[in-house]
Order: sequence, then structure tokens, then C-alpha cells
Amino acid sequence: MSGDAKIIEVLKDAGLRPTKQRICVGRLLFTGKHQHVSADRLQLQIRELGQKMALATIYNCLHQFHKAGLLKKVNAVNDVIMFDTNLSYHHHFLNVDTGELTDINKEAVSIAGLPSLPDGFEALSMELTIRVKPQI
Amino acid sequence: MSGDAKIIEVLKDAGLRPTKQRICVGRLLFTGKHQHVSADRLQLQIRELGQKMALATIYNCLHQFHKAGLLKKVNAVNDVIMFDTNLSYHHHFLNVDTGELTDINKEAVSIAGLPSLPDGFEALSMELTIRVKPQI
DNA sequence: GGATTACTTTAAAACCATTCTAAACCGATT
DNA sequence: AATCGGTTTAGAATGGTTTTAAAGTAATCC
Repeated sequence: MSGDAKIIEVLKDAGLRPTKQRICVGRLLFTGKHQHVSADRLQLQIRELGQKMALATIYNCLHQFHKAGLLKKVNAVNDVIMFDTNLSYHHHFLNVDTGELTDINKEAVSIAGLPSLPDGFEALSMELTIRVKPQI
Repeated sequence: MSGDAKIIEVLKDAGLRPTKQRICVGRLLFTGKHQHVSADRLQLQIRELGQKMALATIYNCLHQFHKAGLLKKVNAVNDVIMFDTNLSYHHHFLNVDTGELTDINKEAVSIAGLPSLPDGFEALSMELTIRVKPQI
């Protein structure tokens, strides 16, 4: 109940009513430390806090946050929709065993010589995924 | 029924029995022209040929071909598993409206300065996806 | 403040791509 | 022809996500 004022502000600015549920999710997401979340995982975190929330609500929330530009949608991984609190342009390692994503430091990779787009198309975003797995 | 000999050869070499179904799918896939297919789309193509095949069979086929190294699995798009007949390292445009993938000429992009992997991990593959949409 | 209105949450059902199951079906080999 | 292993298949099951319709909550207006 402490730093909620900031989250309420963010929600209002995004044109979203600061409901109990959206504040709860916001509190979990906007901690300052970037993370990659699925609806499922988020529900677990909420349960661990002793609260409960319908999965549908969590999906609603995530989609609304995304639409409001508070979250980025990442390529689905293992049939699961993932959202990223890191809004800036960056790339990912994908652990194929667990589906876990890890940010790649933007400076660590440089992509040069962008190809010309198909006629009549515009680019929305671009993402490099490096699939990795634990060494045996 | 003409160039089936070649496909039968490919299947045998991959350790797969050249069944009617696998030959049929092979004929559609290994035309020389690279393509991106989903099970669903493949079933449509088969129907257009006046034949029919259980979806489960098509999935089996695609997974077996993948395991045998005849197909590449591409990042799922719109919750649909996509396979790519282009086995070489390359990147994709993704039409977010339709889910359609288009190969990016390998020479058109250069990725430099690969980031160091997390400790204890090895890289399997890497793919750049450029999300595009038709201009209004 | 109380009533009204619009938006939200929810449980449960529906959805849909994919996988599983278990029975029927080859196809090669004796 | 009989057999044996892999294969196909329809239909059921699965699992993540979305929809539905009813109950709940927040904002607005008087």
C-alpha cells in the first residue's frame, strides 16, 4: 500500500481506471527491474502474495497495459504469450528448455545494413532471438 | 506421380518410410522454391489437390521431417507453428496482419559483435524477425 | 450522499492449435 | 497367407487464451 500513488498515476495517465487488480499487477511489474512475464507466471506471483485474481483479469490487464504502451509483447515462446517491461529496443536469449528470456545488452550486438522492406510495407519493430540451451 | 522417385529417395535417406502421406507432403514442400508452412495451411493445399489427410498425420509428418533435418522450425507466429524449407541461416519479415513470413536475403543484414552467452549455455541458433505491416 | 451509468472483474464455458489414444491399416518379411 | 512393426486416423484430450453474461466496482451527476 506504500508506493501505490505512483502506479495509480501511471494508470491514470494511460487512461486506465486504477482498479485494485490493475494496481496489484502494476506493483508486480513496474518495480524498476525489467522482467518477462506470462499471465500464468503472474498469477503464481499473485498467489504467493496471498491474493487471488482470475486469469482472465490478468490477461485483460496485460493486454491493456500493452495497448497503453506500458508493456512490450515478445514473440510467443513455447505457445505462451510473453510481455516485457523493458520497452526499449533490445534482443533476447531464449532458453529453449525453460522458455525463459534474458535481455541482451543492446550495445553487445550491432545489426547493420537493414534490408529493404517489401513494397508497401512499413517496419514496426525488430528483434533478434538467440536460442540457447544449457551445456551437458 | 512424376518426380516422386526423388522424394522417396530423400525420405529413405532420412530413415523415414516413404508412405503415401509423407510423399504427398514431401511433394508439396520440396519443390525447390522455399516456403513457410503451417499444418493447417498444408491441409488446405492437400484438399485443393482433391486429397485428404488427417491433421494429426500432417503434424506427425512435419515433426518427423524437422527431426530428420529436412525442415527448420520457425518462431511460432500467431500461436501457429511454422516450418521453413529454407534450412540455411537467414532472417524473416513477419507480416503482423497475416502472419506471413518472408525470407530476408542473408547478405542484406549483418549482425556483428555477438554477445557472450550466459554461463553454462551454448547457442543453438539465432534469428532476426522484422515485424512489418502494410502501409495505410 | 444516493442514484445512475459505464467500466471491470469473474467463473465458467467456448475456442482453437496441437497432442494423445487406441483401433484400424498398411507393407515388408517370413 | 500369417505376422509384425511402423503408420494413419478419427475422435478425445490438453492447455493457453478468449468470450460470455452476470455480479461487482468506480466515476458522474444531481
